[in-house]
Amino acid sequence: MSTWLMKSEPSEYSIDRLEQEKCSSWFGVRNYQARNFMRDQMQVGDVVLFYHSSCKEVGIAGIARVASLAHPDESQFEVGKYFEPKATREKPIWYCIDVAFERKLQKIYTIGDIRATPGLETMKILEKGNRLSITPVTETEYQILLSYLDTE
DNA sequence: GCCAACGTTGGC
DNA sequence: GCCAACGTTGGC
Repeated sequence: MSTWLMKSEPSEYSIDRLEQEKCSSWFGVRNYQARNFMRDQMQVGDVVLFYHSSCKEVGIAGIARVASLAHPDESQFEVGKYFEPKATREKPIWYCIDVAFERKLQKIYTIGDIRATPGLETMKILEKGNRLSITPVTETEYQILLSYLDTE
């Protein structure tokens, strides 16, 4: 089982919204590397660290689980923000997975907290210039993070 | 297939 | 709102 960090702007989609909806498709990813993670590697039951970006308190806001294998992202067929003119039903370009709410952190584990946590310096999210919206988290990083969350 | 120009991301 | 860093586009 793997762990992933998935970024979302809370003004677009927040952990609170996922808590309400319980489960949601992670549609709208328009980056090939992130798509490939979803399409080729993500498995049902994988842990998702739900990260809030571009907001007042940037950081890990909660924990979710991958709830489906990749399936075509419906928003690529619909006129609007995520429309992809080159995609067809027969040959979709973009894929997404579903994500199920697990829990909200009592307190956001901020990017500053992550930076200051021994052993988490290696997290992709901290790499300079990293803009990938989905990044793999190692088992070690996940365990270290968990140990800090539980002592909050 | 190179690479400059452009648009976007995202922390600060 | 700034701006560095990155991905994508498109002319050649």
